[in-house]
Amino acid sequence: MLSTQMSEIRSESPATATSVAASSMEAGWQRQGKLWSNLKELCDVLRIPAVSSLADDELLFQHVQFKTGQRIHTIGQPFDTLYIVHSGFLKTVLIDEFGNEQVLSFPMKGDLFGVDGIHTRRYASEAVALSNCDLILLPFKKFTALGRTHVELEHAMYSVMSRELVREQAMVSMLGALSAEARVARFLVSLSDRFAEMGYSSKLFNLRMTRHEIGSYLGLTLETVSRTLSAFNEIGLISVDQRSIGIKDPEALKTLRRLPPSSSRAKQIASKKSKQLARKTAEDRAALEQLAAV
Amino acid sequence: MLSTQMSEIRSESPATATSVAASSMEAGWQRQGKLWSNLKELCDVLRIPAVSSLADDELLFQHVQFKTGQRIHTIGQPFDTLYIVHSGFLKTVLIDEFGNEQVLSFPMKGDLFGVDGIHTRRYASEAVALSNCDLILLPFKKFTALGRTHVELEHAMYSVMSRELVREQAMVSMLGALSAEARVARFLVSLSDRFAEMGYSSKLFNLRMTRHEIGSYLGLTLETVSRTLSAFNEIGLISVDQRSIGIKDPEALKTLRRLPPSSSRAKQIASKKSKQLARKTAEDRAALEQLAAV
DNA sequence: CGGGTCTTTGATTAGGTTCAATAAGAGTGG
DNA sequence: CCACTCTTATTGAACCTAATCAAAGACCCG
Repeated sequence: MLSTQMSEIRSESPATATSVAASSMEAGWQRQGKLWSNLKELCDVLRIPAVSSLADDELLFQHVQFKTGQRIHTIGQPFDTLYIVHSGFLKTVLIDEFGNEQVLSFPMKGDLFGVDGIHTRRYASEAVALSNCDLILLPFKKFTALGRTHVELEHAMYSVMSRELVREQAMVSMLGALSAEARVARFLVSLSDRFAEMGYSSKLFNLRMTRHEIGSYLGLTLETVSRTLSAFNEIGLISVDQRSIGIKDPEALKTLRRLPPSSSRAKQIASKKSKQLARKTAEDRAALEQLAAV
Repeated sequence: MLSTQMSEIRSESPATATSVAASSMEAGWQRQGKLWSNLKELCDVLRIPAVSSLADDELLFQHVQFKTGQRIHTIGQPFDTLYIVHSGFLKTVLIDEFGNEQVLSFPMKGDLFGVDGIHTRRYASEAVALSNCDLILLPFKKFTALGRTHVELEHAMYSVMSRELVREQAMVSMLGALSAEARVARFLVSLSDRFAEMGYSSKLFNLRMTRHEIGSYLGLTLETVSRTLSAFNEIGLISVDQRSIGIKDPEALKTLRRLPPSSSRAKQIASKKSKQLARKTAEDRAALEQLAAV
């Protein structure tokens, strides 16, 4: 029962795929073909420094295609591989005890997911394709073995995991402190940035997810998301038509915050410069913030 | 300026500490002594299977003590070491552009922190001692080197990082979907569980953090936290007196949820059992949830 | 004992949810 | 190809949770 769907899906890239040699051409992506990537391509996709490997083409990583709506892995399913998005859009979700979905992320090109399975050896979340996707499989065993022979790769993977953690932290921070408008604004900006990175237009793009999914991701209801988008539209910050978004005033979106749950905290901290446990807090921070890539 | 505080602090455990041999007795913790742990002790603290090492006592990990209120690392400071809590309580925080603190976690015995520094090579958060603390230093270089020689350790560390990620996910989920009461209830339960793990009473304990810090952590104001605790007190779920908390009805706390932002979503999904993209969702899930450690 | 911090409690407000109804697409089948 | 249905999106109105503002009491440390 559990593996039913997976085997169905995997059957799209049957064992015979092994015979398909990976042409080492850049981005050698075939429409519906089973494809393999070498280590360099893997690093490229992950946006990490390429690993200088001797036998590049001996190490090949299998690709798998998923169609819109298909599930890549489900909660509780035994973990054995990490996934890297080569193309397409997905969502990862948590399901609570009442069947409510909580969207955790929208993985897209260059993102790694499945990491949450390492700890318990079962995936802690569920991943679903929001569009047709091409994913690179990275069997965990293979990966750890690789780390031992390719030191830079090992470090790079730690780095990617760390990046995920930082992203989650930013998410927590956003949910904990920002107003609905600020959340939606930031969401749009981050999407815009991602699209730019991927070589698409940062000014005009289509949302791959529903208002409901956005709302879940941002800790809002779909109505609030819709209303907020409409409001941004009226003010002229963006143009909205269903899934199509046009970014009109990126700067305004970036700086939009509206004194939310925290205007008081700021004052408290400001007036706290007096002697206190961590008394050098303020001064140090001033110096640090210039160095820090916040 | 930047390293000023660190060097002050580090000076508490000077180079001469090297001469202090780590007695391999369990929990060989001295009040104010500089201490070293071997690999086995490290694994014990982290709650991961002990690594069968040949030369256990050659690899020693330095401890450092921090006093209440001291900062372990700050945002933007160059990253080079991970920290493991041997004893004591801390908080990690993000500081936004207005100086507002956002509490991310309350590390305590067995927790690892500093991981967010790997990616950018600078700490992305700030860690502050909420009580006197004894921390084990785990220089990142040393750690990665170790991973190559001790395979189980490597896996264990991936596991710990994965655990952190899962924790953050749970946090996001909580912030995104639960009511104030449910958040506070869960917070108390998780604290209670942690205290139990550490061998303290799960029924009666002292909070190490202020209402303000709890509120920041849970995405609430300090007033709401205070009111909610008072309410729980009135209902008889807990007893509260300032920092002292008595857990009276753990079960009620665990199951407390009060139909929050999501009572509608549940219905939507329930009635969605019809044919849909991921159509086997519901049935599979039922089977999965028995297996899954949700 | 006094200044500061932390906590509690009350009154009021506002942002966001909930409920509800309509409209706009997208996919399906006659 | 169009009607029919299902999903998704928009918008309005009422309600409610939690934030905000305010003030007083408790605790801690010097």
